[in-house]
Amino acid sequence: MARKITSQDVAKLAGVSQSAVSRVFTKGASVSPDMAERVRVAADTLGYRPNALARGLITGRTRIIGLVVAYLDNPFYPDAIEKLSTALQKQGYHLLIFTTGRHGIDTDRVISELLDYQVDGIITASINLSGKLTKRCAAAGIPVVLFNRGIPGSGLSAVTSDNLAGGRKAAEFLLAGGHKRLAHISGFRDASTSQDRLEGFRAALAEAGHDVHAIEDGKYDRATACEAARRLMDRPDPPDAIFVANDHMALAVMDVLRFDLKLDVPGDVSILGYDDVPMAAWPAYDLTTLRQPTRRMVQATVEELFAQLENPTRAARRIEIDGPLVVRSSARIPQGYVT
Amino acid sequence: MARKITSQDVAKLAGVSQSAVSRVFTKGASVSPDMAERVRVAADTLGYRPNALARGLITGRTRIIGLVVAYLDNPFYPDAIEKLSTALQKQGYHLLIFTTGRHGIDTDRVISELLDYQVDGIITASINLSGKLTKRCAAAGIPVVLFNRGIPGSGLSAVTSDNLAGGRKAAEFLLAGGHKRLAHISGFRDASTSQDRLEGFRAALAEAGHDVHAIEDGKYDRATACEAARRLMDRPDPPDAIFVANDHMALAVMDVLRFDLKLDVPGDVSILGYDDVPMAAWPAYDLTTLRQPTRRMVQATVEELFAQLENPTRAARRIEIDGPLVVRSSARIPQGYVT
DNA sequence: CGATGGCGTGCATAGGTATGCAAACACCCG
DNA sequence: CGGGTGTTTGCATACCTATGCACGCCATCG
Repeated sequence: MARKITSQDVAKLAGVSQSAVSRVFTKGASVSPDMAERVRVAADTLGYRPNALARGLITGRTRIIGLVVAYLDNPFYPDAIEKLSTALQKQGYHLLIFTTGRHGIDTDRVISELLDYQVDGIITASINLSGKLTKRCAAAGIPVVLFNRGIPGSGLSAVTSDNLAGGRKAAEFLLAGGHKRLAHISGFRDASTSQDRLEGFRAALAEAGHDVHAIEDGKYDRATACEAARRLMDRPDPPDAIFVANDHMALAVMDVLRFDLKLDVPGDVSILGYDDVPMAAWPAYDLTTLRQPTRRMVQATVEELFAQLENPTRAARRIEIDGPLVVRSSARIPQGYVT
Repeated sequence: MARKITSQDVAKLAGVSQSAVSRVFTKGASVSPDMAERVRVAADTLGYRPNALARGLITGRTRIIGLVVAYLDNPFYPDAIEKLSTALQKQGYHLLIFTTGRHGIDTDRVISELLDYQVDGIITASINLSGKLTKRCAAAGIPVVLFNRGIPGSGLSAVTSDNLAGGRKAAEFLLAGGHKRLAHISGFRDASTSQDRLEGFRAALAEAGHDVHAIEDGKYDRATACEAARRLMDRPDPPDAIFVANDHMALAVMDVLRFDLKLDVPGDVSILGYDDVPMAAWPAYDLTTLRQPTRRMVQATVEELFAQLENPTRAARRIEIDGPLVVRSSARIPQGYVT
């Protein structure tokens, strides 16, 4: 294993000073074309590349963004992460990734480790942050953007879809379809996404003089959602439509209804999901769902993060991106319905 | 934004030298209990944590592992990444993640950037590495482990399932089921996983006096696999069984057969997948498939990586982990078949 | 032709930590 | 009481790069 090649080595070979080498690799620095050329040649023959650590130590910018995510079994997240990573790479930034597991017990420890690496910013997905952590990040001047979760009163920027509107659209579509007993399977009780989707759903039902027929806790988990579905259908007055807080659970619910309880979807029960993950479009499910516009959400997240990097005093923003109802065949289509 | 807190600040407050502070946070260093206590207190009141960058600059160890992955739409990878991340975090390592996109054109650039960050090691998933890059990593003394792909002759360690054996098992199971025209939809032509699965399949067929009835290129891509399936069934002599190179494509093929061509699976055609992703177990598909034991593969990958870190001169290993055939209902079950 | 300004370059230092070395100290045994 | 052994501690330096400062050079302008 050869010794590491440093800017000193390049400088010696090119017959210039170390600063010169540094300047050639720092865009915006003043260098004569002549010297730039010589340094480039020397660097190439030695295979030199600037040490990002040393650079980060001095500039205070690592070009690393910390990403904290609880779990990846909901395909919405891998999709978002891939887009996020691509968008950041395009700007010369990279993702240091941390998983907390479903329980998210040690989120604080995880973020501490993230801070150790002097990340320039943090993106969290499906994660609740403690107030203490929030303060630590603020004290360190590190911007935080919450992806697909808001924490009211935290003073943190958050990017979500318009969950309230989504919940409303769900209710309106199901009501228009003539359903009478509209149930809901929620996500995490303490997740803003889940709360807002339910709240919008409830509000629209209330305006039409309805109540939410029944609510079960699905915890954004497949197995839990399956049980929730069974409990709902076990009732003396089972629902004729279920709005499920995300697609990942909705697909599970469809499986239970069809294969376990031998029910017809949407003949016996209509199912509505949330996210529009790729699988929702697969013909085996053909799930009617509310689209979360991943691309635009990712773009907004990145933009917000960079905006905060440039202007640390910038006020936190709550960005809600509206997504359409994607009508497929898992929920009864109202007569005369037009997109 | 408060100035960063350094070991100097802690030293001053505790009335000791900076080296003392460093030693308290470096395990294995000799410190008196008395001093350790005073430093700890001072550090806590100031909220000090060692700067991982500076530490990495000096020790030459960043505790960062670079992960390069092409795409995340195949759910096998998110699953593996989550396990990988958890396993590494347990050892105090973290993942810097890079995506190359399906075309993987600029893999070289991506790995260069990875090296800039002085990562301690690199894991690649579903990626082919150029020989030039391999040499660069070797020269920098950075161990590389290929996950779910081997590159013969590259001198790199690789962890895969036993793809040859898997291919054989697929053939044997389908032959035992009485199938006569056994087709294959492959992954990437230049991916060892795809080649080996086909090779094992072909070999077992040959031993039974059969040929592979037809081969189509699926490129590990859903849309491409759908077209491949249609082409296969368009033939004058369509296959009565298809071994698909991974589950992600196999599910697509099942969708095409059932919903597009109105065929029965396995009544008209048997389908066999590879991976055993979570969705393969969902009742809507209930896919018979060859399991890749993710947990053990991840464990082996991490162990191999650490082994190389400790002993840089260690020879590269090719680790193949055998996985069982998981029999479900997408392929005809041979009479009298017992697990 | 002298003054002014802008550009290109090197020197020296900073950024935060780990560690070899030597000094200080304690302790034990003969 | 002296020498040897072992443990703590501080000093100084190294890791690698970016950048403020000063200097020299050339061009430009009045």
